[in-house]
Amino acid sequence: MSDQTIKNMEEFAAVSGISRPTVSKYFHDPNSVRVSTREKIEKALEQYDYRPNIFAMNQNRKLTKNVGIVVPYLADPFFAELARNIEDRCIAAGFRPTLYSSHGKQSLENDILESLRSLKPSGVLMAPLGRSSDRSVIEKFCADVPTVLFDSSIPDVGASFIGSDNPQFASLMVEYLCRTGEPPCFFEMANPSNPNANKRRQGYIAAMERLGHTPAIIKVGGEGWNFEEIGRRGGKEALENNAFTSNTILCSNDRLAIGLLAAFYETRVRVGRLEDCTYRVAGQDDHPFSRFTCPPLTTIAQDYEAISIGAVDTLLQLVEGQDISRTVTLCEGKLIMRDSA
Amino acid sequence: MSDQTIKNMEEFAAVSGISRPTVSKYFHDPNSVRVSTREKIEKALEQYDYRPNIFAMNQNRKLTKNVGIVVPYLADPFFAELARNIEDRCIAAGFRPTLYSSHGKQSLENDILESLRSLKPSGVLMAPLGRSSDRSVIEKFCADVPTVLFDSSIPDVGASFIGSDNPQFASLMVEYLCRTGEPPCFFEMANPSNPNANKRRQGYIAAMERLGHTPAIIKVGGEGWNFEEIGRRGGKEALENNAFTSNTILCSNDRLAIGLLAAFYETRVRVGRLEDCTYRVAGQDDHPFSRFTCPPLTTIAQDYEAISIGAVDTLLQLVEGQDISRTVTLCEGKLIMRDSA
DNA sequence: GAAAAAATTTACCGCGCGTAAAGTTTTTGT
DNA sequence: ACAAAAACTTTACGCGCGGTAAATTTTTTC
Repeated sequence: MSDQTIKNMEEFAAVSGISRPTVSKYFHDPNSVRVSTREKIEKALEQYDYRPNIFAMNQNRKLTKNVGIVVPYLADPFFAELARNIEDRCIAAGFRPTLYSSHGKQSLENDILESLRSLKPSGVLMAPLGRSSDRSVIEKFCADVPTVLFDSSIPDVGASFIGSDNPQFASLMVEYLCRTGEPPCFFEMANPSNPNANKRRQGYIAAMERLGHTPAIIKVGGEGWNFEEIGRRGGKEALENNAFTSNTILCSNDRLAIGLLAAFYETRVRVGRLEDCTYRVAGQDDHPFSRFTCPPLTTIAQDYEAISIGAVDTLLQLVEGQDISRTVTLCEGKLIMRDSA
Repeated sequence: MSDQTIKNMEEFAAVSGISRPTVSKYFHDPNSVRVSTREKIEKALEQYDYRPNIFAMNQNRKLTKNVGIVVPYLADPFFAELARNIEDRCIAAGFRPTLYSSHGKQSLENDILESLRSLKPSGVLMAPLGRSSDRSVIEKFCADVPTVLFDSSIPDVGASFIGSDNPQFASLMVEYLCRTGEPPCFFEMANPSNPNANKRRQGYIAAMERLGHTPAIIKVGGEGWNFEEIGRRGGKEALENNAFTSNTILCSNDRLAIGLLAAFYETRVRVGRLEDCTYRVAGQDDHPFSRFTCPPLTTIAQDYEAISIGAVDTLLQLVEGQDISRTVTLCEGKLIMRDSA
């Protein structure tokens, strides 16, 4: 490694004995130059440790190698995991992903899109806030930048959508619960911020009716993204008011279920499928922590892999100019049987 | 809003009736121009929706407005929360934070620093992996870019460090536990990836000896960042082998405690400070989920606020050229009494 | 109302790289 | 071995903005 410092591509081209345009071509795609010249460049690269100025590179390029990843709430390990998967795949595909979290706030979501615009990303992968998203802002953004939505759908917005088949989630769980015990009631937030919640409720109702049972829904108040606390408080109230119409409770999502389990524990009500338990509780998502609740939570696993692979693949197709029509992909969930139901 | 599209500052200057250099000045500091011209520019800004090309801006500037935030493992809600705090503060200070997660891997941590270099950030806030960090790489990076380390210290590396007073954490908890019941044994990973673990162990030992008790440490095997599972498996084994020398267990961190609680639940051992409980369990960190464990976890709260404020403030001072000597700030923890101990 | 101070304009160069066109060298195929 | 194709080099220009010095205008000061 020489100590001479290389300022720009011009100088680097000089020391490697290759012309600057060819060097430029090399950095664009190492396989686009002759092997002999590639070797020369790479030999120089080892000696001089030069790398192209990323700002100068992106200045004239219409499509940068940047990719934006936007999730609604990164402090939710579910999104953190998903983001991690997606990030890895983007890097593997030769892109530079940048991760953003809307922190549950519409204003931040809008700001992120604004700032993303100026990064000229070749594409964006976005899980919108949902109910509290500013539809028109997202719509405009998607019109300008190839964007794949995931997790939460916004009808007709984005180049494509990939998420979970939420009605199937609820249906799968209802069938299991009915097969093994009392038909469940449904526990959810009164004003869910996530549109998936509605589809899960509908899936629950449909499955119950199909099996000849009467649906029963317990709604709990509360705003924001602190689902566990909402589930805990709501669960306690529901218990006090005898609001649970069944000994089996299907929660709209795992985080709500985690809170509910805490409420049951507090009130010394035992949960599980054993004989000495008075309630069964099930969740949906297979949240990273649901393995460690007490009892471990029976739930429906989201297909992280399928969603992340699907989202990134779709975006790559878009970026490579394949003008595909808007597709909606829904991934099936898998029943994860643990001790809570 | 006019539909005419503005390509560059030249054109924008034209439509706003101001010369380009003055417009440039405005974008750097709106208060550096006369109010009348500022109004003109802002009026045009509303009409034409122009924003300077960020790549062209950063090309000639040595210090951009970029700030990097690096955490070791974003799927850990503790780091997600911390990152969220720090992000907000950076934005408030007029910077553009970019969030990176090393995902527990040294290679990724190194890659992130590489890629951060080319972003020419004016500063970086970094929580290193710890034991598995490549010290020399981080050291070199810190020599080139103003970097404030947080959470995990690497001795003498970085412009400053801010984290928790880990010995104080353990000490505080030991005192409380001894005051209210049996002196605790200490539950930790055999090869903790985080250097804080060592300081907590030392703090535990010191506090025990100061109070006239004999320290007892239970080490469990396991690699990686899946602490809950390590705690659960290790806890079960320890229970089977009668390894717990006390009915009170202080865990090295909350995630380990969460796993341990799951192990206890599985084996139907009741945990808490009530009479019918056989064990007491305490954690350290006040992990976002520890409020919802069964029973809710007694723990020591990290001072998220103080750490994020301190880290960002220190970095801002550095960036603004104040050549301060390396400082080490340790934030005290607060006892959070819940039901587990 | 003139002098001083401040803000703006004009004019020009530099940054590091992308890219296109035209000419040169090397490789490929028969 | 030779022509065609492919890869490379040279030349030249543009991208959008930063920065500066000198000239000009506007505002402030007394």
